[in-house]
Amino acid sequence: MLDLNKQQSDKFANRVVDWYHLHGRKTLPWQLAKTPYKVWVSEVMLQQTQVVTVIPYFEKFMASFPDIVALANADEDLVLHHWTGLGYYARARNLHKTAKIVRDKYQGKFPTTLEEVMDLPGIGRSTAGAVLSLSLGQHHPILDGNVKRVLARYFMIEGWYGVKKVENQLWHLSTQLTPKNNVTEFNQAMMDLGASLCSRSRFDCQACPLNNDCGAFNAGKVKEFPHSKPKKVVPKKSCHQLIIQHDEKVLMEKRPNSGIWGGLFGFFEFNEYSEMVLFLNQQGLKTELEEWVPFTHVFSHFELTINPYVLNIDSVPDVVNDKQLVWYPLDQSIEVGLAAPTKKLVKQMSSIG
DNA sequence: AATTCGGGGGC
DNA sequence: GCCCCAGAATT
Repeated sequence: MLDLNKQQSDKFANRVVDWYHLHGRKTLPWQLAKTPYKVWVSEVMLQQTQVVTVIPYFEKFMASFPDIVALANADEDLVLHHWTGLGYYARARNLHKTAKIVRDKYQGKFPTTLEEVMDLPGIGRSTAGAVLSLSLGQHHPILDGNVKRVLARYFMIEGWYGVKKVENQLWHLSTQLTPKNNVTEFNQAMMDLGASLCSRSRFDCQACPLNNDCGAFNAGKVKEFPHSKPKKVVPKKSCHQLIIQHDEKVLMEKRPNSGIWGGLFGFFEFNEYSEMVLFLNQQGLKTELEEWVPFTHVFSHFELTINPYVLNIDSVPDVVNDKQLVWYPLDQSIEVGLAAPTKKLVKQMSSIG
């Protein structure tokens, strides 16, 4: 483990904090009238999602759920509705779970110790540290993608940080570098540095306050750090989705919490065509389907080809199903969560009329 | 330690 | 196309 002396870490922190006052971000929606609630929601939205994407979602979320008790009292489907298109839907379900815990166990007040915060669903060490340092100025290190990249370059850390040993090394460095004073500014600055001057491909080392002592810069190897994730072949999968339409509405069922698109509403989905036909027979529905052009939806870890089929029916069927069902109107959105491809199909259905 | 969770944006 | 992004939970 690389140990730093106080002089080294002080110099690092001072340069970063000075830079923050000149160039850091100070007016993002969650930085104005800061509260642990706002910072927490923003941090969760920002897990694996970039700032520009998050901003409109954050604004709408705050308008609907102004405080944590309002969030706790909301219906889960409404919370997922606000997450539609953001991805990683377990984040929304955990957000709702945590809100209920804070309402019931902490009298609606967001807890203020690292242990309590880390114990909440959907909050790990980095997010807990970020919430408490950014909103309350508590002294905790953080280690998100930005901080990892800045440190990996500055100290020329070998190996991919998905490996535990490498991640531990980065935590050790972040812990030593995080100053006693100005923690809020320091942590925000590290993320801002990583998102701007020290981004993955568009870095600007000339403008960087750390370029003097940055290992990768001095070695002319900025592009090589951090080491990238080892490549893997992405598996290809396919499914068949059945769109049952009646009177400008389409039938959807709530998906299980485990697996892809957990808790969202979607069309009936089958692995095989034959399973879909079997289902139609069991439900006493006709099997003359309109076959739509298949399309592929790409995830980070696999590719899914969706084969859509449309069944128009004259009267409402008595579908036997142990899941929660909803008739989704084509001309308006209702308060449930939809995956991106589901939303796309709804749009196509309504445009055809 | 490895895998599973989305979707969008940069290039 | 490829790679990554204010990570955490599960296996």
